[in-house]
Amino acid sequence: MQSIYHPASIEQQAQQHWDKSGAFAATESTDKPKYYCLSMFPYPSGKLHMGHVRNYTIGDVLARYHRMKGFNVMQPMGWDAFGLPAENAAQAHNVPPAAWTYDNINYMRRQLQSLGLGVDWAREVTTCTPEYYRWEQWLFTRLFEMGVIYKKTSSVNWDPIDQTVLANEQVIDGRGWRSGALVEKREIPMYFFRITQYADELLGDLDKLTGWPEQVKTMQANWIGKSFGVRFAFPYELDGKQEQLWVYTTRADTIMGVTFVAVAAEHPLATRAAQNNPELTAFIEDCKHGGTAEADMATMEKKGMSTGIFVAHPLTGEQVPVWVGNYVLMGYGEGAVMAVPAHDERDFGFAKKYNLPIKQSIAVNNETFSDVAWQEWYASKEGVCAHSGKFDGLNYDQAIDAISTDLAALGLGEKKVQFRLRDWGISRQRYWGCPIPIIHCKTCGDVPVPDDQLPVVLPEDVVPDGAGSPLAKMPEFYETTCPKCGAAARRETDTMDTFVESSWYYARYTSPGCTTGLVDERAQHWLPVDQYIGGIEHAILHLLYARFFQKLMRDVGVFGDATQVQNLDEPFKNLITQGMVIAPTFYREAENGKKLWINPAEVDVQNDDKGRPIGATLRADGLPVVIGGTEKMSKSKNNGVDPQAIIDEFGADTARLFMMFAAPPEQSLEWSDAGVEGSFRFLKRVWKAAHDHVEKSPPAGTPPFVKGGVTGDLSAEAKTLRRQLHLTIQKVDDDIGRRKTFNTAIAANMELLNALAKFTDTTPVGRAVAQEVLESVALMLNPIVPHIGQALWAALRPGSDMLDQAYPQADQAAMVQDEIELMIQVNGKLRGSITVAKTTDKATLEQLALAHEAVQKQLAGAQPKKIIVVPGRLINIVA
RNA sequence: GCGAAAGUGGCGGAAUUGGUAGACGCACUGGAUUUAGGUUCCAGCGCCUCGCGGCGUGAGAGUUCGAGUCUCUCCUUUCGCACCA
Repeated sequence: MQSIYHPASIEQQAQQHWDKSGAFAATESTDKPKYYCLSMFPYPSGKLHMGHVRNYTIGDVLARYHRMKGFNVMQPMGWDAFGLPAENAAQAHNVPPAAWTYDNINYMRRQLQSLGLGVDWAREVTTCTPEYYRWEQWLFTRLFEMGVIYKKTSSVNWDPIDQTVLANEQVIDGRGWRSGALVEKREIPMYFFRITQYADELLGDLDKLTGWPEQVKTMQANWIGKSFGVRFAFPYELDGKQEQLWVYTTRADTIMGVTFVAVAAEHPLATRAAQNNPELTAFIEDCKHGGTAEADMATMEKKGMSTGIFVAHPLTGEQVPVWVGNYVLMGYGEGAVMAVPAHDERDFGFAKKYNLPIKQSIAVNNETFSDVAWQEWYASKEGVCAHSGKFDGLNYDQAIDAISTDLAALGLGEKKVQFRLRDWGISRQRYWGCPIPIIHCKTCGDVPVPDDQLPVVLPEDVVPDGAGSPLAKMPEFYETTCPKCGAAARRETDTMDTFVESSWYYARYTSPGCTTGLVDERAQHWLPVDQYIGGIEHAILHLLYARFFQKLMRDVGVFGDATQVQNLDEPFKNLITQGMVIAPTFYREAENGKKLWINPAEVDVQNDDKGRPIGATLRADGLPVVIGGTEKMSKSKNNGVDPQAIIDEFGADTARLFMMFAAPPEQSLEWSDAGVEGSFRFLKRVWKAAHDHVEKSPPAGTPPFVKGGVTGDLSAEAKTLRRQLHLTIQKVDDDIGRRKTFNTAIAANMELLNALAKFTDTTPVGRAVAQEVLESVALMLNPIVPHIGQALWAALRPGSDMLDQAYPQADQAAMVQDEIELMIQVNGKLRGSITVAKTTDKATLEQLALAHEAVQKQLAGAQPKKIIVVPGRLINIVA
């Protein structure tokens, strides 16, 4: 065994060994329980970032741990390869998105492999290949025929200068990011997934996800947003015709306080009212400015204008004015809301601003509404109806019942369940995406592309110019014939939202190479995913869409018949949402006041003699730089640390160890160069401990391990070490397997190694205990640092392969102890401790505690009021 | 604005079921070895105090024999908000 830890050669050897032995090729064997471990696949942006390293290390630790626990493990990897950045890169470098993407994939695959992941690369999927998206198009046509996909118009961000649709990300402060033009909302036809049809199931099935973090389930439930309310109409007469203006509310109990109705700028009534009203036309035009993002809508200044139209209150017949409000969303509910300024804070502000009347219709404790300042109770559901005629005195539920009954009798409304969730628009006017498999025929309408014409292949040698979709300018792509009538027809040139590809890739991994369907019978072996790992930023959209797709695929029947998977409702049994990787920022201010961000790798930080940072300098010139905040690694703050540099300098094991040690998976992880060195130091110490042990093996040439394990009488020291060893095995098993707190698992191994370093028993039995400790440390750390694990095992057990080893088992007999230490408290404050036999009875414990010197001092002769004995922990004396 | 989290030494974090606050690591200090620097090893290290002791988990209240942990109010930070992935 080499005396120095050389990660480069150890890691290369280990990876070659794994490759050659095909250790991570997953087969559908049934002699072991299966474990499908899935990490969210990367977007091939160019090179690996720390978030990837963290994500895939967590996955690999769990995969390798379960392998050692006797599971048949499948861990795949692939590429979420369609997307906007490829189009931006294409424009910047004049290279087709396809070429850019494939280059990135090839580079990043090598990077991933250098991390030593136990991945079955034979299952790799790349979403931009026709082999993959063919089945997405196939599924699309089935869903289209089922009516789950439909067409309607929807609002997009339109850049009037570049003449193109912008993503929300491309709208900065209401302007296009390249042109700087004020962005407008524009209505265009799009295809939608009818996800609202599955809203109830998506909500209800959250209860089945016992292995998901509560916070994620809560966020999804709130996103779906099931509400119980009333949909009702305000009748009115316009141009001699009887019309109805429909609204939806969850506060029908306040209906008697309605003083106006607000409609969205896109509402037909607004359009109608603006016909002879230039001022209103201008206002509606003004409402079109700004992006479509909900956060923007919610934080912008609430503005409105009267339409001059009045509608009748459905219960009182009173005339109520209709206003256009820029805060009313056309896409949610009816695109119109009843306004009750007395009992809704937003309506209150609006009414005060525009001098609209405010009418109290709810009272809590008979209090009277005052319009001076907003009070919490105004919006309370705890109150009862007041100033509301026949409804006075009714509570929330009673009022809703009574009011909805009256509305129903008039034919003007009913109770209605509503969801906040909106249907999922998937049409994108972009090039680098999966073509939507629809042909537009003048006679037959929208016709799905038949199976024998799939896939609709996306041409790959195209460089987009940023002005509209290139496909719409390529007759060779869009000119086609109708599959139904054979007449000349036009192929759809929009592509799909890239969220679609990532909504079903987990299923495709089960059936690599399958050409007969989206998946084959192998899906039945592997699904559902046992453990899914990915960033918390995907807590809502991606995870909701993937859950939705599982239900769609189930209903289309892609999993075949007569299997348990046929009725599988949920794709991911257990979920870990990992936190972000953050790093310190450094900058210098340029003369124009702009901040020049400096990468942490180029900076030295100085500390005072207490360890507090007092300044930082740029290594290149030795001059000071400003220390900024600690923020998410990003290009804009130039605080990204390249994982490759860490792997090159310290090895993949150090990178993996640091990532797992610095924080538990769900928390954000702060990058620290010094911390990386600490992790490297630990691996060096493990290596040295094993080396010293093996090389001291007497006599020369005999195997270092002791056949038959630990036998015979142990010294007190050996007994203590062995006890700690087995407590550690138990703890680490629980930490990795149940709690998934890899940081504490590593800390426990560090403590164990520290104890071994102090161990002095050199007798054969003592040596056997030391061997047991070292072997166990190698096994326990192996999922986290598998390269060094492989090498350590080879040194400790010559001729044996780490790949074949099971996880160590804790020996309960080694954990028993006769004496325990109990803490002594007086009034809950720690005053001392006593060491007693484990079997000591309560009365004796109380006596011993009272006799304790510190207790005597605290009591000062007084009698204790009460003594609380917590077995095995403490004795608290209440004075 | 709405939804979800988080806040503990100089720093990252630990404390798993209401029961020893600060495990483990980093930084820092002192010492040994080596000495060109580094590496390695030993010891110390929450704050105040000479000491006894007191204080201490974002702030403020509450429940309890006992609260980092439970309840309420507030503050700050982070993530998501439907066309970034």
